[in-house]
Amino acid sequence: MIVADKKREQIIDGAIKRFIHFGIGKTTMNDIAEDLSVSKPSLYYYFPDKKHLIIGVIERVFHDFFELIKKKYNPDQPLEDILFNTIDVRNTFFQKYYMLRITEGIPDLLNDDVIKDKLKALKGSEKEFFAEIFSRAKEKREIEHEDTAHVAELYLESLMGLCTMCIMETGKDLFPDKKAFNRMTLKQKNLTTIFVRGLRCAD
Amino acid sequence: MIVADKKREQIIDGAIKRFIHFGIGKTTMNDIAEDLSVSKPSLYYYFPDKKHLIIGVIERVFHDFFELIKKKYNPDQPLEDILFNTIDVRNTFFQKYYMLRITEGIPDLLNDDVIKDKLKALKGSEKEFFAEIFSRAKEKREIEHEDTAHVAELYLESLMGLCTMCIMETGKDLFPDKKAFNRMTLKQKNLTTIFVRGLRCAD
DNA sequence: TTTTGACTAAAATATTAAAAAAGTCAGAAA
DNA sequence: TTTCTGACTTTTTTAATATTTTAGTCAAAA
Repeated sequence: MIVADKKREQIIDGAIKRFIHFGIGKTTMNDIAEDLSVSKPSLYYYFPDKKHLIIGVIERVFHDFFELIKKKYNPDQPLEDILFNTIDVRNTFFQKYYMLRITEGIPDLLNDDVIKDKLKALKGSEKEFFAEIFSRAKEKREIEHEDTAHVAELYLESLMGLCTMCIMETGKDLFPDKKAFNRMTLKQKNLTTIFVRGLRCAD
Repeated sequence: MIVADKKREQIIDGAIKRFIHFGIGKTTMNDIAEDLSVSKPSLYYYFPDKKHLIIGVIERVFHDFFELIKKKYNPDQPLEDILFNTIDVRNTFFQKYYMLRITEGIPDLLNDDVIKDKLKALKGSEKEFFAEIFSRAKEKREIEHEDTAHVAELYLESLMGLCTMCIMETGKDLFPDKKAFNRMTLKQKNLTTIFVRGLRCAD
């Protein structure tokens, strides 16, 4: 049982390596099998199909992301510092796993209901995490705003929006270079500063 | 001279009608010519090629946009009201000309340098307009923040980011429905409220 | 229970032919 | 001289097809 899970994780490891290097679309099940020196049917013993292997990869990346983001979270810090840290973790992951770009990969991978639901759920988890950050800041009287869940969603979406704008500026499928990447991070932090300040004043 | 310009504008009118209805990609020069009951070479008398006709359309849409946005601008209003108005105008235009979607239309229309520069310049004009709004609010002591140009850029990009998030949520090429559209507008306004409040407090 | 070689079915890719659209030009109309 | 057109050429898209690649299966071995 534990051995089986271990093997499963190894396959996911191998898949991630290939995906990062060549993208999901240009990675075949054979590629992954060869990298791991096993046969293709072995892969299909652990995953019903390629889609579920991709889901496994997504789950893994997000799991690691949440792990790190929670590890770095210290409720005693000022809200702005907490959010700055989170932005850094977010963007580190974004940079590391940019090549995964679920958007492209396979023709309509993003249109698949199972994957859409998965991503939605994970995005929901992130929202919840941010809602907790804002809630605690409210308890500490750092901010004054009723609906922390709503504020968290707005904030997170604004961050993601700035990220998307950066990608579009760079040109869809090119990797944003160091400079553009840093510019984006700076914008996110500048927005954070103003945003947090805006939450401090009472309604 | 004036007559020639008039004809040019008529061609742009016709092109816009077609573009809105069928999209840029599925509109041919013949379609536009037929609509106007003229021959195709007539079009080429006023525009060197299709690209420049498209540029004419873009210039026209943005011209009308700036016209209206400036008309509605009343510096005596509170900053938040001004921004709310601008959001409404922005989104009305977005909705009206959504079908233009330069992004798709022709294979790599957005990769064309001339069009990219044009859009960049127009985006720059919008930035300047927002910078002026923030500058005047600063003069009126409504906000306290040094670099109004920088703040304007950050604000505008955040708005556009939220818009892009909405489009991606809806599913790339479907038209965002009334509900999603209103949700987006609301998010933009909520962000505006917090943003403006954040600018009020001193650094 | 886990793994594999040899297989089939489905999908992506390359090739080519046909159609449609962009763009040109000599000359007519205003 | 300026504006416009019918008839044309060239370039791009699209459609059809053959070819290759890849996903996924299965009986049997480890």
